[in-house]
Amino acid sequence: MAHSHQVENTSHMQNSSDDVSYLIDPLNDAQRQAVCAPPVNLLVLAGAGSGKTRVLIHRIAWLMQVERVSPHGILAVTFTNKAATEMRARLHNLVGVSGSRMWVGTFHGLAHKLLRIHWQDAGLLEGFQILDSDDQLRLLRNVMKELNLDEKQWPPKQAQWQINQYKDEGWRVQDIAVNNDRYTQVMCDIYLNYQARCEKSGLLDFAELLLRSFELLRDKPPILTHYRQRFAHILVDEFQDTNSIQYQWLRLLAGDRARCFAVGDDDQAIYGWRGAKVTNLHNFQQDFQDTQLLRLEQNYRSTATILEAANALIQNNSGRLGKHLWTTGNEGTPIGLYTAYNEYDEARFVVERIQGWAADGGHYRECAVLYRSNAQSRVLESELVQAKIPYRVYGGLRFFERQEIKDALGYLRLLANNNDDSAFERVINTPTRGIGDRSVESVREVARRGGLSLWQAASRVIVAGDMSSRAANALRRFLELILQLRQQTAQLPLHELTEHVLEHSGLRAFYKQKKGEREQMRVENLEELISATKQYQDDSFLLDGMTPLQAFLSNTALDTGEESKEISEQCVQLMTLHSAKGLEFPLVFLCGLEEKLFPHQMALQDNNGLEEERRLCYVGITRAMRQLYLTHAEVRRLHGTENYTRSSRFIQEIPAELIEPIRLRSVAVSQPVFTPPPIATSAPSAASNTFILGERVLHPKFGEGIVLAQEGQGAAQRIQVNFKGLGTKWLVLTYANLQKCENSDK
DNA sequence: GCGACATTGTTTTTT
DNA sequence: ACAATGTCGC
Repeated sequence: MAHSHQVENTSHMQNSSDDVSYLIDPLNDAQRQAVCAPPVNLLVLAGAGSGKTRVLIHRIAWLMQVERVSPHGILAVTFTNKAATEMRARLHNLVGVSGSRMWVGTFHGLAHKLLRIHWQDAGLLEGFQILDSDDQLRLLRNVMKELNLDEKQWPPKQAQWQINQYKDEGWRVQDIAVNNDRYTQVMCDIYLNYQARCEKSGLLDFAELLLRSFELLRDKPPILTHYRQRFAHILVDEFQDTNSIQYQWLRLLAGDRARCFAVGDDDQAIYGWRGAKVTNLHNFQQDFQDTQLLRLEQNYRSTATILEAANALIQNNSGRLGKHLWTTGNEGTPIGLYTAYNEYDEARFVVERIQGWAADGGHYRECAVLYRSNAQSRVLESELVQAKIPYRVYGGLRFFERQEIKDALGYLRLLANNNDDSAFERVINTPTRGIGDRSVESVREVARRGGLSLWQAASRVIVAGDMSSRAANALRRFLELILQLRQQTAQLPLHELTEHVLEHSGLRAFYKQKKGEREQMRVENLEELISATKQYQDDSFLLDGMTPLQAFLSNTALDTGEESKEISEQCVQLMTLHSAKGLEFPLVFLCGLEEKLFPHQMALQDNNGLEEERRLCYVGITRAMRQLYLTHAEVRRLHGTENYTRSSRFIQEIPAELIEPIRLRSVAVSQPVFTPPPIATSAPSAASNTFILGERVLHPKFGEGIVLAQEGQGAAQRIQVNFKGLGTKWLVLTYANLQKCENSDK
């Protein structure tokens, strides 16, 4: 995390509690103002590297030690488990164990906690479980199939996005204005049916956790009153990332009694695309009475050069609360700008500089290579491999999202709750046991008609006997297997239970018998799952009468499990700009600074998108402590075709005097043999019919669009255009009657 | 139920 | 280009 290098001063821990110098001495003026502020609502605009987490921690300690607030009365909210864990750990370091009664967690984790405690008031089943987005999509697919919706016309992914969007806004079906709009009608229909399925099976998706706990507080005044009286202080990290429902939840919980301490940075708001509302931060001062606004602008991370670049860049955005990062540190070295011929050349440059860094005594782990999209890691990786430099790519499949792990969890979930349809579907024929689609489909049909869970429907189908005896037998054996597993494991501790289930469900054998490295890996992961359950033996941290199994399942859904991974070893760190937020590295490369890649094509349509890209760039720049390199390639292969690129506008937005262009090495690297885009020679009309990729065009019917690709020659020449609001279409050029757009960006 | 071929759509990610 | 689905035949 950002400040893990700053070791909290714990030497004063044993001091009499009225000596709080250890709390305030390590702080600068602005930080101290925030930490020691009287109990009012406070919005702390914390720039990158300004000690935001430290302020948050010290504020909590201050509240406890000076304001004499009981930990019981404090609620601290973060977005990620990583941040919550770090906060707990640092708090522990600073003030000892007294934080155990404090509520510290993610929005989802805290909402979950509320719902476990008040499951009856929230109208939930006692053993409810959490659906991850994979499960959610699966369930939605089924619901949509029942509604006879064509997957082509109504992509389940989109329905998932839309329903989550509704929930993130705090809307139930009755809150949605349908207005005779077919799309909205269908979405509401799906929402309604999907929700009914979830209720019946005792399943909550992520957005539902937030919405449900919001509704719980809203609709049960005694409960709301209780928590309002309890939580006198609410502290929120990364406030710019809150979405509507999270904000509503906070406001409801705070009422007008609690004091809210919000820390955030509107310049680092990079999650607008998933529903985060920077306006929450902008409106904070109006919505929370007498808010005091503080700025943390002194930066302890980067050189003055890097900060100046960041400041200059972000000034191109509008509607900022405004902030100017500064440092008392060195000017540092200029920002290196390398113009590569292509992406391989770019990667070679990065590798070369990393080798140089290592040769000067630097560590690989101090180097980070950041990029806009995951696809870019490929080339970088191959060059790193060639250079025999160890690296680690962040992001990618998380432990609990792996197929084999989800299979195993499916069995465990079914043991915990027969009516968990999502789990039932997952494991009914994994490993294959002769229950094919036809059988499952008829079970679904019975479930749907009778308003039953799949488990109940399956039992009924077997009894009814209107299924081939072979299929019915297989089905019965499956139900018996689950019942048997439950019986056999009832008294076992969780890790033995898991072991037993893996063995007797046949899941382990299923993966073991397959040959291949992937399958080998899967078996190992299954073993790792068992060891992950081991810490659930003691019931010390079990919540409100949950069984260890239930607790474990909830936890796996809410915690990605990737955090435990040993931190970074001796590896170069490869990651997207998004995953780099909150981290820092002595040496940083920002790669692929090209128009349409960064800023990304998809974000170029509107100004909001562009400003978010700029903030992303700002985040990238401010990750660097000592040395920053920007790179871009003149030619880049993207989606299979080579493209001539234009350098990113963000490069131009950084003052030239901070940048040192790096000359092409004199060594004969495959020098650009500039081959101009081929001009079609066959058709005489080709010249006027040639469109440049990325060019704006006008179609008489479809309106304005952007050229994505071309193929074919002469009469067969086709062109792919992305039309505003209509998506992409292939057009035969001779019929399309396309015009070049007036204010084309070329 | 599984392997071979075709089709498709390609930002970013947490919970 | 490439991976991740979907479809078909056995």
